[in-house]
Amino acid sequence: MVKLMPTADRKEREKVQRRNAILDAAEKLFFSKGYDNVSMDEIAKEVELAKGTLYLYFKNKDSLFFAIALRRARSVHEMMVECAESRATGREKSRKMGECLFEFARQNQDYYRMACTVAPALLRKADDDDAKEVMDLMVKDLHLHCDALRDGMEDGTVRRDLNPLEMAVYLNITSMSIICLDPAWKKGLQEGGISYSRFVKDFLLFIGNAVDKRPDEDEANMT
Amino acid sequence: MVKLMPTADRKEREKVQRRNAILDAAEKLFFSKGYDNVSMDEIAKEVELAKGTLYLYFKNKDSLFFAIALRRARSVHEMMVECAESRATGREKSRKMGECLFEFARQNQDYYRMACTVAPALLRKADDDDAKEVMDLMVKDLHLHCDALRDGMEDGTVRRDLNPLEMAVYLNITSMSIICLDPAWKKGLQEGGISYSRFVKDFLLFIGNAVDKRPDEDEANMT
Amino acid sequence: MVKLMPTADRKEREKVQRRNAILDAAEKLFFSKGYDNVSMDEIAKEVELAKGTLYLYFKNKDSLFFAIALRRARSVHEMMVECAESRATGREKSRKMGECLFEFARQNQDYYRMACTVAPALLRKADDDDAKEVMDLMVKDLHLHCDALRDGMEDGTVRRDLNPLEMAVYLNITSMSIICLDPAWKKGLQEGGISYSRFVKDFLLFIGNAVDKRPDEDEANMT
Amino acid sequence: MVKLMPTADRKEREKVQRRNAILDAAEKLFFSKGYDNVSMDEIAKEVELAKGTLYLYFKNKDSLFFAIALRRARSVHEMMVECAESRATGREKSRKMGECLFEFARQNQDYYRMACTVAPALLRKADDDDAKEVMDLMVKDLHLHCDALRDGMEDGTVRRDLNPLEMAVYLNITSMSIICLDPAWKKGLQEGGISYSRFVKDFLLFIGNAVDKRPDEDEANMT
DNA sequence: AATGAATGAGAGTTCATTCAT
DNA sequence: TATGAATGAACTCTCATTCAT
Repeated sequence: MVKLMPTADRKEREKVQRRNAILDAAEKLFFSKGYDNVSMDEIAKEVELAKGTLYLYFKNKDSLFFAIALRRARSVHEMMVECAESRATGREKSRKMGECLFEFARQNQDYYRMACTVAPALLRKADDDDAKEVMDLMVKDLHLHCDALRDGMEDGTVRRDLNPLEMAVYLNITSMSIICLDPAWKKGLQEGGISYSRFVKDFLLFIGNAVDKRPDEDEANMT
Repeated sequence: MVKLMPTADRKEREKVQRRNAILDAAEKLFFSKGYDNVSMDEIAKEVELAKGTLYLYFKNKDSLFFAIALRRARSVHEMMVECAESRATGREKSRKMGECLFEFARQNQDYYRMACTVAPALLRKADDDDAKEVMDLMVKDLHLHCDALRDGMEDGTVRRDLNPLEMAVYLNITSMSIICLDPAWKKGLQEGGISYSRFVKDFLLFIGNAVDKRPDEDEANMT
Repeated sequence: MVKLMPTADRKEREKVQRRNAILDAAEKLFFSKGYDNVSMDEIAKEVELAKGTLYLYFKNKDSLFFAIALRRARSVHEMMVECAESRATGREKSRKMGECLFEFARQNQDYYRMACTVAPALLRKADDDDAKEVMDLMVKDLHLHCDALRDGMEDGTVRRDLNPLEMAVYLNITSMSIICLDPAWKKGLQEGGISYSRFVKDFLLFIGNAVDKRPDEDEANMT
Repeated sequence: MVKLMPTADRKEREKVQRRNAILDAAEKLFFSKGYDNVSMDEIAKEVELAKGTLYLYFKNKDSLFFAIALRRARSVHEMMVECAESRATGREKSRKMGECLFEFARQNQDYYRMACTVAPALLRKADDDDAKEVMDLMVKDLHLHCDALRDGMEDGTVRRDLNPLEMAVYLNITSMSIICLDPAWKKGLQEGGISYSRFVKDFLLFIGNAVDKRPDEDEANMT
């Protein structure tokens, strides 16, 4: 016999599929309408399951949210690990990480828009295992980025006057802020005739200068 | 008689005071619990007024929020105007603006935390005069910053390879992102032994490089 | 001195005028929107008085309604008395009463529409002097009509096989029912190409037959 | 197995029963206190269900009302169809319709009292399927009555000087008006020693004359 | 006499969660 | 496992009425 308990296996697989279907539906709705404006009823209708069924898979609405966040965080983490393992200068690794993160955020804009707005409020009260894991993964990602920058400082491709951990945070948060662009700024750009895609592209140029080692840099100022 | 209708004056003053008391109470609660998690009942209890009274001063919960936002936006705008009118190089004016904005945000952290998360959702549906004024003020602030950067480009204190409007947006949003720091990053910094205040101070160093004109800058690349 | 206390007089006059202004405003609003859908606030705004002032003139919203009803009932009563005092056959007097009532209702359609719908509900709980007087006047009107019909029976112009009091009620209520025409019937008539004014005119023809003494009437059947 | 899915059947039945229980409770309360004076809370208490449960069966308070009206309108319509299909002269069919309608209204007095007062106001704003069906049924009933009268005109049992559609409306509304008898008239009758049941019986005598073809009728006046 | 700010009970409605089937 | 009817607390908002000025 190749498989032990094939029936149990199939059931297990189905369960995972169902769980993912719920996450997909919830994601879609949360993204487009915002966490507070989506009801469990709507999610149930979207997955074509009964409302009660959702509670077999998730303790409550909050933990459904964290499960979504966890799925995303894992994807990001995989990418970050890949960047970290590439053979390149520290600066290159950091740049790749920034671009990855940024690209991912761009392709998951709705998610980030929601995550930025809901996560902090929920995390405050969160006593949820998934929530904790999300945080752990993010902290790990941060350290990967930090390590890359430290490498860059050593190989001379990254400025040395700032603490690499701080820089990692700066880079992460500024990348993110492009995504959740305030409507007011959006309007301002529009009136100035600047498209969002150009705005995004130029951002890498802008922020790049904040990381690069400058030829004239005073090496005495290191932290 | 020195004053005409001193009674009416006093009443008017009291009304304004009451209105502000409501705004204060609502602010405090919104900040600590998030817009959606605060009920009008709670706000009423906090100001020690009846719930119905709130509706004498504000059409509904949304417009109460916008009134809070407007109060803040006006403060910021005053500061921005002051920075814009100062005699200094463009780079200096921009730096001042960043610092002002930043300092204000630091002193109003809770507000920004909430504003970042709620405002976009509300503004989407907003048909509110205050909401419009908030947006207008922000757009005006953006242009002030943009003008400062343009000045800097002319006087040689600001890099010329980026559009000043874009740069103004970059600076505004990255400054803000420091405030609404994701709990995960906060944790990462803490574990790395970096205090928030140091993190904040160093940020100006970090972002500064993204603005300064570099000695080696290729002047041909202008936008 | 011709007048005693002329100032008091003027004040009294003003008070009555103010009271009537309130009644006018309330009437207008009640008519167009229905009793329950009009707030004291709206009425106050309409008369350009403060809300509290209304309570100086009327104990509460209910009694404001009854005061309106009383004003109307008095007008009707005057007309009824006039009809009763005219020199004519009983049939003629009854017809005049019907026409008066009807014409009045037509000119005060909105009032009747509302009166029909609200009065019963309010009267049920009413412990109001005005409400009582309204009822008394209506009962008096009923007796005037009844007397006219009795005259008609004696002078041979009205059928004798029905109790005059009953007939008086029949005539009063059927006249009224034309006014508060159910939307469904209105639609039916419209689809049949019959205008409301024609419908109204023909009604007198219709109901007339129910009152007239018929040439073949069996006189033995009297009540 | 005789039935497919007997459980589903039973559930379906129970759902219908519950729905009807809600309608019964709401009817009872609306009738005795008037639509605007009954809260959803009270209705819930009356059926011994939670308030929220009502909203599983009815979209909102208005549509609960219309569902009540529809139930009634369907009963009436069935009776009207039966009358229309009976073999009899036009006059007889019309009389039967009047009596049926009247008897029904008598047995459902409270309903009619409420329907008369609330329906018009609600129907004005109604965007409700049930509301539409109620109206349609009433219009159908009207045409049945109209057809009966037209038959009567042809077979010589109904006066010919009035349009049959108008007459149908007259008969419907005057029948109804007996039901929603104004408290004032009730009092008047009572004081005159006339019982309500006698009043009702005599009404058919009264209104009959308005329909019958009279021996002396001028046939030239037809519409 | 007139004001209008303040009240607070109560309205209709929504929704996360539970539980019998 | 899956259901979906039922719950009931919580929500935003309204409004007749009161009362200090």
